[in-house]
Amino acid sequence: MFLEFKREVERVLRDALQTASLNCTDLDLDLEESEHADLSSRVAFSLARMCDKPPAIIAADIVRHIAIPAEDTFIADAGAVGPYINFSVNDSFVHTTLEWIRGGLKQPGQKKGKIIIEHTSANPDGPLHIGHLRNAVIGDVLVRVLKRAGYEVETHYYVNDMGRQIALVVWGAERMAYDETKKADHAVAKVYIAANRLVEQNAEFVTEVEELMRKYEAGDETVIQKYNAAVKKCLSGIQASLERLQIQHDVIVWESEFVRGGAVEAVIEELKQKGDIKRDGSALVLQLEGIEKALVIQRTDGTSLYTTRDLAYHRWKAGKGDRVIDVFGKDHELVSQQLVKALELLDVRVPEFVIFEFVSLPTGSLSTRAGRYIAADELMDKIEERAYQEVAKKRDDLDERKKREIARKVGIGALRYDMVKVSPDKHILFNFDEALDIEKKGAPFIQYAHARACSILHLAVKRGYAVSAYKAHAVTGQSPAEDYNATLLAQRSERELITKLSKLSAIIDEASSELKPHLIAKYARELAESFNLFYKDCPVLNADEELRKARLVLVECARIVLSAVLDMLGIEAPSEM
RNA sequence: GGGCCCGUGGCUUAGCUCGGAUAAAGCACCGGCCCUCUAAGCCGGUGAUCGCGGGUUCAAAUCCCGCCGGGUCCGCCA
Repeated sequence: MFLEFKREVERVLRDALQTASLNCTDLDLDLEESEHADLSSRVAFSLARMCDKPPAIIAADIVRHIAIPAEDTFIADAGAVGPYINFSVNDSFVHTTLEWIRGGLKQPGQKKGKIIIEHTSANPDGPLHIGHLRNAVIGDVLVRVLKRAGYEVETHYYVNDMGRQIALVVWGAERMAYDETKKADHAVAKVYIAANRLVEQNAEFVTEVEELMRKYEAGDETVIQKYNAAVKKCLSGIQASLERLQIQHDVIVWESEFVRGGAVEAVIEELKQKGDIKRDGSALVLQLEGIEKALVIQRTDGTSLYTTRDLAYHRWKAGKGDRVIDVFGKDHELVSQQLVKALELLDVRVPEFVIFEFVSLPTGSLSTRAGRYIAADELMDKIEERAYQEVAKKRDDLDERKKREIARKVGIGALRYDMVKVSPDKHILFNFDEALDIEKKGAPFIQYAHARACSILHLAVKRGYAVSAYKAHAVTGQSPAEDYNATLLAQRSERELITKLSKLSAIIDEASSELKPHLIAKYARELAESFNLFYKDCPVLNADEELRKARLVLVECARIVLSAVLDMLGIEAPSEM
């Protein structure tokens, strides 16, 4: 709803400039949200230069020419403060905002098309570690945000089921048994790590592994089956972890299909015709425009490479959606640029990339191969346990099952929030103690605000107050319109909460168009803060009847929006904590 | 060596795309608030040469140039 207010301010301001004979084509109105007003314009600064007059004089002049419509408006008033022109919202804005929320947060506008987004795509050589976790959470939050923004979204997990690391797992599994006491992906990692050590120490083993790779590409059925078994074993473990994190993929894409189906060969043939290809021995090297480093698209032994297979995958998926998004680690940045250039040669829609910086440990960067990582499973176990201790301390009135459930929601939520709250291009140095410190977390703060809102609504129903809207919502998911006077919501903390609520769709727009999931995390925190201020300032259940009605509507709206933002963050919203 | 990213109170960050009103939060530290709907909360306080140096501008955390520190990548791994 805030966007509607903003659009109206733009219109009114433009009209004022026109009547004041100050209008310039394409003049930026410089509208910004600030602590001083709901919306303020700095347009007087840019006009000052052109008119050679002080900005404050110009601002005052513009304000004199502002005509706020008599009805059907969201603007309460406009005034100049020095060089700034400040606008504030009116009661109609408050009422419309609340009704929009109660009506189910319908995003205006039409369907926006289909997006194919690939994220996580961890190699099936071990469990997800905290680096993959960042990828997965950033990707999953984007998926949820894009869906809210009105896109149809299809998520892909691109499985590298034929790389050298799988060959190593297969080779290792023939020499040692999987540890069946371990979760599948952890058992695979154990074999993978051990295999790496052996191969590093013995050159003979290297040729054995290479032999496996050759047989695989040649289509040796026995070898292929061994590969598949290893990959599926590992993937089952990874998927169990993802499920625990509330993350789902719509499609699992097998890299090998592009080799077997001939798509990789087709790509190579086409690049030979359209690209600047050189031979280096029997290997094929593609020189790309604007990129210093050439791209090898075929090995000396004729087998395919990851990047070529990725090209085939991207060509295939470009046809499935209107936008293609890849969530990649920073180490893939050069690859992503090469991908774009090569896809342009092939005349294929290029993907958009969300590149995130690395998560490292105090002991150095993460490496599955070296066994230097912290598994997501381990982290989840520990943080849930820590959350349980907190719940037990605070709520010994609850039964065991309930305490465990809250601990799970709080623990996993805290973990996800931590991963997404920081801008993707910030490097993260992982600290176990900090990661587990539930009291310092952002997610429980937001969940707590939601639980408080639920608590008020629950008690209201219990006391028989007229909160049919809440009851109806719980049963049918729809709120009936109800008599309440939004004008009564005039306290500062009430107004601030409502303004914050009204900005939901603006935040969704920004986060989805700029692919910045951390904006949702920030908004969620601010919203919870606004709600807490309201909670402290404004008694709901003990207020006079009319005020109570209005405040109950506000609480209900806050609950709906808090629940929506938590959902976008993939964090469950407990009704009590 | 070259490309890309990061450098904001003791710690973790937001703000930088699009320059403007006292640089915004959390944690930590100090002090206060449970006889009103859950104190996982609220209020107040201490604490910042916005890495350094130039430049552009009426105005720079934000734009430009240089430097320093950290990360990452740099043809047959993925």
